[in-house]
Amino acid sequence: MPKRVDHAERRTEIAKALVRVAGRRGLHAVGMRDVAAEAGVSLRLVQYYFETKEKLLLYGLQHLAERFGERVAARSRTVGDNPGPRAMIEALLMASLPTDEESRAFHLVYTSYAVLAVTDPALAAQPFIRNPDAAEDVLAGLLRQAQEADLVAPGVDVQLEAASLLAMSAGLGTSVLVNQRSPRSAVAVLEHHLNRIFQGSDQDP
Amino acid sequence: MPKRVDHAERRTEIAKALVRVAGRRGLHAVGMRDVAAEAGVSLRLVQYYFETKEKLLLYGLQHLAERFGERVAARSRTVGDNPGPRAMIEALLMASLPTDEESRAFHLVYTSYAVLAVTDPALAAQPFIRNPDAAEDVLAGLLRQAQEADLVAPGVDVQLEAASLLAMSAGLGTSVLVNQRSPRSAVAVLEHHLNRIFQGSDQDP
DNA sequence: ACCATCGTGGTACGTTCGTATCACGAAGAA
DNA sequence: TTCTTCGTGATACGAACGTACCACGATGGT
Repeated sequence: MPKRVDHAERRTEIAKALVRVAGRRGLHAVGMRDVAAEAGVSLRLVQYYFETKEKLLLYGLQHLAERFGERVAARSRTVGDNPGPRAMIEALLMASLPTDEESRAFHLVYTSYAVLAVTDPALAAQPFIRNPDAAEDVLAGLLRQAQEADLVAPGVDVQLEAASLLAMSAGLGTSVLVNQRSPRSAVAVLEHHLNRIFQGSDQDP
Repeated sequence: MPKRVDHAERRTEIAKALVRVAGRRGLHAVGMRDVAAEAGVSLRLVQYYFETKEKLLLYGLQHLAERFGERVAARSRTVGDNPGPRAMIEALLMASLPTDEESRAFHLVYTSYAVLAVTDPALAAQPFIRNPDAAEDVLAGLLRQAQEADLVAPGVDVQLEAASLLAMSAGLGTSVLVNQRSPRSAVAVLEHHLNRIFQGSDQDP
């Protein structure tokens, strides 16, 4: 039975198990045995594909970042074929809000990694630090695009507004995560600022 | 030597040690023995004053919230005797940004607690969930006060702007914490939005 | 057909953690 | 004084963790 196995696929499956159990019980409470059980494999196998726990965590973070990218892309595709910049921005921001159970787990694990990264140099060096910067540039690009289409006033500082929206989204996301704020009200706050930036363009039916 | 001892004082000192070491190495890496060593007492004493680790964490969170209140109060007092609402709001927002080493530790530990609270019911029930709500009301009150003094346009939704500023502050704080954004630029973003809300009033020398 | 290697299981080891137990000196109450 | 309670130390215990070790069946190369 034990043929040659695709390592990458196996590693991904285990990483997915890691994210699942971390989303359920918190990353701090996850051990290798838990990951093994969740993935339905033996402890030895987790050791085999990731020699050490640190490597497992690192790979888990990578996997999480990838999944986030896919999530945003999927949400973007939902808004239609030729969405305006605003619809695209909305999709991007809403995708990073912990609305359903999956994205809640997502936010939780991501925040856990962020906390770990403050004290763990190996994690701090990961691209997870570079990704949000890229997101800010993308958002700023969309805003500039909207500006050139006269949807946004020329005086608006797009880079700064992009940073603001992202920071707000992150802050609101955390509030939603700890059940301090409802997803609905978080969306309302973001919509308000989009309305402000896209002055003159109104859209809530 | 062993006279009667003020329990509250002792507990506070131990809680301070907990926060210190958690700020240095991350809350996840803190054990009772570390706290004992940091406080300069024996492990037994930590056990004696807090029977269980959970109680220690709970008390630590309380202590942290209190210190945050004092921190904000102190920062408010700095702005002078009769500060305008804007100066007060600035003090409040800047106080919750991780600028110096102390407030960095502060943010880190606070965020760690937030992550734990998602999966730990005992922590989730703590006032730490209620505090930010109060902060939002205070901020909204200050904005309304400014509105009545004609420093803020009448059309502004103060509650919503308060929520926005707080969310932004939290999000920016995290960015600063993971060295993804400089404190200076975080301050700039906040200042921008204060300038927007306090339209017409300018103040940076 | 043989052998090296791969995938896998089981299990043991050393450490660390939170907690519990035993012991004892000092101080206030009687 | 005598005794009870308080504060403190040292140490032990059981569990859980990450990791290492050993064994073995299956497979592919030669």
